[in-house]
Amino acid sequence: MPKKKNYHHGDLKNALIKAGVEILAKDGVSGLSLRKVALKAGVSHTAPYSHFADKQALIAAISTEGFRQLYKRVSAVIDEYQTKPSTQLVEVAWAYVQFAMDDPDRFKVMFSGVLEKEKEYPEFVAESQRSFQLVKMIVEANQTSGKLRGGSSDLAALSVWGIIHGFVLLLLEGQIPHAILEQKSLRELVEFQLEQIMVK
Amino acid sequence: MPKKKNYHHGDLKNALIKAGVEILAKDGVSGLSLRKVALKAGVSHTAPYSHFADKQALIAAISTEGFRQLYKRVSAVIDEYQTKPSTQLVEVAWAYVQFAMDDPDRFKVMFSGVLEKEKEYPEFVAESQRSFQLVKMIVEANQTSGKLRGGSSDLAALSVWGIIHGFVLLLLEGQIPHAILEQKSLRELVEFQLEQIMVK
DNA sequence: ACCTGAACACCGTTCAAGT
DNA sequence: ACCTGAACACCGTTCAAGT
Repeated sequence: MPKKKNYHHGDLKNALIKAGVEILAKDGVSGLSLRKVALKAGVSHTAPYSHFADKQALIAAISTEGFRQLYKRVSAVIDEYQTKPSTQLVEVAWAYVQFAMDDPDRFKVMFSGVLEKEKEYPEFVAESQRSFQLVKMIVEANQTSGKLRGGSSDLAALSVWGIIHGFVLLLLEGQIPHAILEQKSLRELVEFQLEQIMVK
Repeated sequence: MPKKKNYHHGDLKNALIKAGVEILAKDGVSGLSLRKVALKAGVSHTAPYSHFADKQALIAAISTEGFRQLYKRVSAVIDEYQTKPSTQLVEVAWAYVQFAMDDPDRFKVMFSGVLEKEKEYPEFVAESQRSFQLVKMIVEANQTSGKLRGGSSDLAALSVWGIIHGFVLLLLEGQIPHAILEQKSLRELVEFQLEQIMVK
């Protein structure tokens, strides 16, 4: 069955998500249109409405898929460095920075309010919370080993995430002073950020 | 001179910025269109092009104006709490959180990559750096008094900013767990975030 | 159930023209 | 110098219709 004429895929839904990710990487957030996505997937510009309620729903799906990949990546890092919690923390932070830099516009979609009413997309909420749980686990391990201060692990995880996320934001927007970037490698900067919050 | 017929303002440029801020507050980032801004200012939809190269340039102007106000607000707080660097830090962080909550969509425009090539808007760059210098000053005072660890004040300021900004992002997107918000006030949460990074 | 094509309202931007 | 109105290409979304 090489050509079904026009009806196209068995799985248009995922094909649309994939097309969206590609357009995002090429044309950026402002270049992502439903019509371009449909064209890239080889269907009419109204076909996406058979699978997504609107553009926001497609964006939610792209973000959700992004969180799934981030989860996988962070999980792998955690498994790889099981011996030392503090090493896990550094490596996970580093993986996060790399994830952001691999595909800055997808990262922006996931974290910067391009998706407008995330509460209405339970899958997105579930997947992002799942990733946060991973951070929380590592933070708890570091609290136990004395490398991070005690107290609510939710809040402590928030601090750790914030310190790295803030760094990534400035990095992606090119707002880290040149002088700093010439002095230290990205990896060293990430480590410095974490040192600020870790117990000596 | 009550009515100049159609030519309207003496200062359309600022009227457009003001209209933009109002639409942003009412309709959000996705509701901000150049045509609506023009309509609100009482001019034709092409009039803005006499003052701004394109939509991005208007957004840059709105953001720049936002940074000016943030600078003013933070300056006032610094003046008010001149006695103790650690108090200054807490109060400035608190002012930042309040600034974000006063007008979430303007905050989003300022910090979340809605403005796409900020490098091309020197006024924006200058004004945002000016605000960062303020943070740096307070951080240096806290390093001197031993409340923050030593090392590059640029990087330390980045850590402090990141920890608060990350918190604000989750707050604005409603991603802070209910359980946490019921237990502690926003103010207490901000203080907790800073305690994570300050020397006991 | 899944997809198409016409249609509608709205958008950013350009351009020739008016004062 | 500042503004208008017509025009263009592009967009999200709806709907009746086709398979």
